[in-house]
Amino acid sequence: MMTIGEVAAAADLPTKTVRYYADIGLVTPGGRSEAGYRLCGTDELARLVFVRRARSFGFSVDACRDLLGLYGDRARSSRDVKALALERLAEIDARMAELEALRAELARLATACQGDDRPDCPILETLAT
Amino acid sequence: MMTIGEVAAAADLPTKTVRYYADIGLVTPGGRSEAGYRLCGTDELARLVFVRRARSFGFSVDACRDLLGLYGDRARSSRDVKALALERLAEIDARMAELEALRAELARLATACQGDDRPDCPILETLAT
DNA sequence: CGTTATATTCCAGTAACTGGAATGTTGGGC
DNA sequence: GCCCAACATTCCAGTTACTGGAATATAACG
Repeated sequence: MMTIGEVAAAADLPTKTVRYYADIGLVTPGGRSEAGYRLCGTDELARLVFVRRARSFGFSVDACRDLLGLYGDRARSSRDVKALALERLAEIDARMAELEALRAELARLATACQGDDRPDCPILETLAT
Repeated sequence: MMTIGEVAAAADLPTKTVRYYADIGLVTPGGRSEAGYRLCGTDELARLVFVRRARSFGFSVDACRDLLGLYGDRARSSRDVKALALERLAEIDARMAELEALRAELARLATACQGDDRPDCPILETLAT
């Protein structure tokens, strides 16, 4: 059994974050010590690492909840996992397309702007019109 | 002079948002009617439209504040405007690079996953390891 | 035994709104 | 002149995923 600090270090997460994950029920520490300290086992650690990885892929905490459910479900079908991954992929693609369009337009404006001492500026003109 | 609802419609922004922008001092409605209604003029409208456009480029509200300052400054230099635009461009590039890396890895995993009835799933395996 | 490190809970703040409640005002029709 | 709908006001809460800090209790080390 580890204290919250130990399991946090092992999972490479801030202690605060682990406590937060426990608060919202994403992970459920086994129990408490006499003094009320949360006690975590290796399964908690595994779940925390899992969540950290999933978060790094941009999955929302809610999606992580779903993924954790599948992770712990021996009867899961990989179809369900893949569906979540494809959903996330679609989000990424949508966001990238948005950013790409933005980037192109902003780059065009920035190029058109002299960037000197004078006040004339196509960027401001575009925003104002 | 327009009421907040009128100026919001003209600027194509939700009334709530205009009120919010006024609250945080991004725009400053001219005055109040006897009954306490905010009254906005065409300059307020112009600034609201300006902010909506800037926000659509992904500029933060704080950046919008800066841009509005430059917008209203006859002695501005386009250099300062361009600097803000380039800053935003760098943010976009950084975010896109992040998403691109994420996307590649996630696509790889999704492709490797059969997506059938069986529980075996390289996505979960990767997240767990 | 004292000091330090770590644990606890609770409150507040972040970004940029958005929804809703309780209440006051305005404009038009009758 | 009255009524009602549409609009205005303020204030509070919720969103996402934490993070910082305060006040306090416990553990570990020398």
